[in-house]
Amino acid sequence: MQKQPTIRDVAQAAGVSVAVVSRVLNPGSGPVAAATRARVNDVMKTLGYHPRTAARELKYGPPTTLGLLLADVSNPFFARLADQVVQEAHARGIQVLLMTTQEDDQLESERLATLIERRVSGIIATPTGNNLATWKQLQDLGTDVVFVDRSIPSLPEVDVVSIDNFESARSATALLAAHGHRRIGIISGPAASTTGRERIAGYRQALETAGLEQDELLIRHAAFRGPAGGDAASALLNLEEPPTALVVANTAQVTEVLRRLSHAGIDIPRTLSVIVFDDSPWTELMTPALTIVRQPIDLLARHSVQLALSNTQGKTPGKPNVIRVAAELVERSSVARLQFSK
Amino acid sequence: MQKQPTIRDVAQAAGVSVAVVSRVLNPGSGPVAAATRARVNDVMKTLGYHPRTAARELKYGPPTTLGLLLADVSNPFFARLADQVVQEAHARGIQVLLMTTQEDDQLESERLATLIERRVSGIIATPTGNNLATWKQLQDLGTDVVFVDRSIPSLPEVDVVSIDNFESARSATALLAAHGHRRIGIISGPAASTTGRERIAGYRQALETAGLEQDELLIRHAAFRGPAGGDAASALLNLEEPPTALVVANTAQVTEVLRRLSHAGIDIPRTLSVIVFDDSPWTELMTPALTIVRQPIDLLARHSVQLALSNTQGKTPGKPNVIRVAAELVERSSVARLQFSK
DNA sequence: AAAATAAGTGGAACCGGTACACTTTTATGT
DNA sequence: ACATAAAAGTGTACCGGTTCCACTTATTTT
Repeated sequence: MQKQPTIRDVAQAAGVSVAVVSRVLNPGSGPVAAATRARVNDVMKTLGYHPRTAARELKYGPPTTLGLLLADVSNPFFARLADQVVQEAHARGIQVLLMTTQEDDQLESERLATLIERRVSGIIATPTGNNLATWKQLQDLGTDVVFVDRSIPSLPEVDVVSIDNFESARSATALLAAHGHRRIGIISGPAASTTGRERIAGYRQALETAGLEQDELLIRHAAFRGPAGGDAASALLNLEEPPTALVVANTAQVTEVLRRLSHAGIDIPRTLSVIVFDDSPWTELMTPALTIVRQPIDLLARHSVQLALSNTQGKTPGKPNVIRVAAELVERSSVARLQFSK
Repeated sequence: MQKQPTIRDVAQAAGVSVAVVSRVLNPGSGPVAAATRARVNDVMKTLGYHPRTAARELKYGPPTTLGLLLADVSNPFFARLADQVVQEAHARGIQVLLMTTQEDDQLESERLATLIERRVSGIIATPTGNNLATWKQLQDLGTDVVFVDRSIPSLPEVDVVSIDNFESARSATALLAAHGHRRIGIISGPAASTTGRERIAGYRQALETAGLEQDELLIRHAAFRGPAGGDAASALLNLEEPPTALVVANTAQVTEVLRRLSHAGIDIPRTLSVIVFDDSPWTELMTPALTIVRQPIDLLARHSVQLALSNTQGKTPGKPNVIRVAAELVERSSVARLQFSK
């Protein structure tokens, strides 16, 4: 752990001033003779010199770092999102600081504090729904905040990127109705979340259009974490008049819900038809292959990164910016056509 | 985007010197009267002051950031690893810069450069196998480098954390042999990777112990990315004398291989028994539930973070440090007992 | 009560780059 | 050859914290 060479070491070794070295480092910032440039580059190589980002960032705030604050990267949906965001950011020469909240307000608050201290230029987050003051503060500080997948209703001025939750849930439900299902259950995100509410709304709309009765017992909200998702599934199965079809619209808990169904020995699609909000590769590997709502994660990522860097790039396209991308209903084999319906 | 308050703004507003504010910021660095401390804290709150990490890091290298360089976070194995590493790091007050290589030498090289410029205190990586000079340079610079899951043979002095690949593959293969299988195939990582080679070695050992003939046609190496995994699966199925059992030991491509098997209409376990190296939640949801080798990702993460911060924490426990954690063979339903064997 | 010790505070150098203002060298035009 | 402009290079203040050292003011010791 020897001490690293600085720009002054390089300047001295090359027999020039630090200003010249700096110019070599930042092409276009000033003229340097070709010979000098070559000599300086040589010296940098032999000394193993690398400029320190920290020093650079001190002068101008860093447009070089982005905070990505997700609930939980072990969830495939968020993992894929993280992967895409990182790639998108790298393509723009931006680094990504990854943080996780585990859906915990307190943790979220701490993570936000460190992001503030790092003066990241933008934050892409799946908010827990609290820490309103901090989110506001961030905006005031000029940090570009983008909520992805979910949002917070009481913070309407924050940018949001998500799929069209209403329409996705509506079309999924409509598909089930078209297959003759009359008792269709739905497990969605928490009632406090926009995601959860919008999907339920789409579901209701579809039922209404199909002329089906709405039974509140068939509508379940489940927290993003914990056993709630599984419990909701069990509850639906144990109803006096259980559903013949189920929309699992809580992206964060799809696996958990499916595990319960599987353990309960449910035969899909014979006793229960299923559509899930998740396009993990394994949904196709299951028997039967699951009919899914595919979220275009690449688009979510691209738009998020773009918005999160909008300030940096000068253009602030009339906040708040709400981007809804279309989700795709992929029909596979987990939906049965009911024979004797009506 | 107004300009943010600095430590001098706070000092002035509180009627003290910057030195005092700094002491308030870093408790234990010097005495401050209780009344003064309270006043300074008040001012910081009303001004919305947050110290800048970049400035802080300038004085002393940052023991506050860790680089995590993974092949691909959309792969569940790496995703879970990332999640655990982030949690482990956060528990120590360390931030994680996430980068991905997509198994590309060039990209890896670029990511390493930015990590060097950021002077991260440690790097946890799944190396592509190239960029030897850069890895060496990093070590010389005093950065703690830890290879996780894989390693590079020609860099024996770098720390490694992984499962016991030899023993895991051996026991998986032995299980199949004990069930009467005589033609057991294996798809492992690239021959150039330690992971791939060690798993093959364990496989051979098990065959030898069981007194089974070794057929080189049954041994397939597949690159971590691309169609190679699927192709290897197809090739095995199309053999004149195809295997009755298969060990999928290429963690990075398990899904890809299974997709091929599924598309080929293979009945598991009737026509083909399968054991895979992956403990994603969905392996249990499939029909049949897959018998797997479970990698203790939490342990991998914990040890990696620990080693990656060892220099920072003063203790350099005799490099190189090779930590092998035990993997667990979880028997489920994808292995059939052959009736008329021998 | 004098001397020794501790507590509280302020001034300024420093970390490693960047960029502005400036001087010196080289090239261009007629 | 001479004026003029452009190119190449230098010196140094600055970014926002941390910390050493000097200094003043309480508190304790004998």
